[in-house]
Amino acid sequence: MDSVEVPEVVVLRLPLYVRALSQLTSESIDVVSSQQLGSLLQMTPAQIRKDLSYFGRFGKQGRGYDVRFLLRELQEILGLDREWRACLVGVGRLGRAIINYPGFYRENFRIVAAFDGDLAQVGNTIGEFNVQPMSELSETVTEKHISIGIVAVPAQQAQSVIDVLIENNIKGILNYAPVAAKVPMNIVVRNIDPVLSLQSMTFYLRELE
Amino acid sequence: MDSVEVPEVVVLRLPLYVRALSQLTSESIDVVSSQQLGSLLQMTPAQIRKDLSYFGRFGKQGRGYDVRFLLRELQEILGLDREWRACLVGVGRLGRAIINYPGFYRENFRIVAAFDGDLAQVGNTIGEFNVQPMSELSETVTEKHISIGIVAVPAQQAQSVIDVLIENNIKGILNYAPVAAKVPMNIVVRNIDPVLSLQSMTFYLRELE
DNA sequence: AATACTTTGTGCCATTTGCCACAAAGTATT
DNA sequence: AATACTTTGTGGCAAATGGCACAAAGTATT
Repeated sequence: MDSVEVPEVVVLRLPLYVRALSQLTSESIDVVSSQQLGSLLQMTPAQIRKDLSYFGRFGKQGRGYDVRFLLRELQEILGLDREWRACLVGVGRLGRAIINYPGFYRENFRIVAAFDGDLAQVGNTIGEFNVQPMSELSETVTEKHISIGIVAVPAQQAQSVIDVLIENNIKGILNYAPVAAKVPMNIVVRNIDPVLSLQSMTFYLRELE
Repeated sequence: MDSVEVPEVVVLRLPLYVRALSQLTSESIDVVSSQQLGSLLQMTPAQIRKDLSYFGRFGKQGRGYDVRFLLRELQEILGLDREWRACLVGVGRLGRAIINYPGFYRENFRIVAAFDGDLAQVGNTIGEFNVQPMSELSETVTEKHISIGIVAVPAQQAQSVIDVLIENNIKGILNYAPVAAKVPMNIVVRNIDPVLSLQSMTFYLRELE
């Protein structure tokens, strides 16, 4: 089970395991079974074992998984054993909140540049950044080795911003704009959209009132 | 095809249709085919038709769907033809950003109260809210007819906040804390976690460098 | 050292999900 | 009114996903 393509659902779950294992590490727990991990993450032990089996054999029968070892392995698999640099596009209210959010930094994601298409924003200082015009994106992405673009512009401008990012060799996009981005197959997009989440939630709440 | 349980994946996609249809409405487009909708949303026409078929027959052969009609139908199905009231728990940096985010209001989700477990925050004014202590949650939830809780507290406190919300009759939770919430089956949870999104993205970026 | 547990990794099946393809029913064109 | 399109709704298959259950391999107990 090695040359088989890893299903995307599995990849989406790996970060959950990483997080749970980090948690366990900080609680000085050395060994964990798929059973325990499952009850922590609210999933079946079998699923955890199956997921892990796509990447190797990390456990010990009768014992479970060495927490630190498995954590490091998963971090390496996901590419989390290094720093990732991102640029932010759009420094409105949302963009500013993103810049100030400490969660990215804590997990080794660094926002190292901020852009805005609105020239009125350009030159402003936000946190420790000088807001740059989109025209400088190309140069800055190369110079600062940026591989991820965070899009926090209004819906209307999102697609064109995404196009520019892709033209400039950005391979991953974290999209906060409420649009279905059109991108080539080799580009990875993740959408963050709390409104969509609420709108599907209400389907279930509706029946309860 | 009526008494069949609607798959959750389908429910998760309905808001996408709602959004696309709103978009079309604002462009004064009256009729749309599953083909067109599909190319807008990057999905197959067959999937859209199948999804809609769980709820009824909304289209016209040879023509497509009446945009306004389908929009209204879907909004009703999702319970979006009314206002939903939510409370925020946690008024740190993230919580403040959430309060100031205009996207909820625009889609008829109203944050009508803000709580914090930290008494140093209680009494502060944020936007138009007085930050209330958790002890007032019960009363306020009833008085203001709140059915959704938005959790924006640190990971450590998230589960206990969620427990309190559920005790007080909250049925839906929008969870920004990086934890797998443990909730009874009848509670709907939606997680917002940009870090997880990035951590699964890097799996694919890793191979490109 | 023998017996009783525990837990992994995985073969295999059940369930879920996605979508092809086509009849039916409409519209447009001649 | 006849012919050529267009598009829906859905039966049914194909692919993806989830998880049971068991052999194998370890640990703990007697």
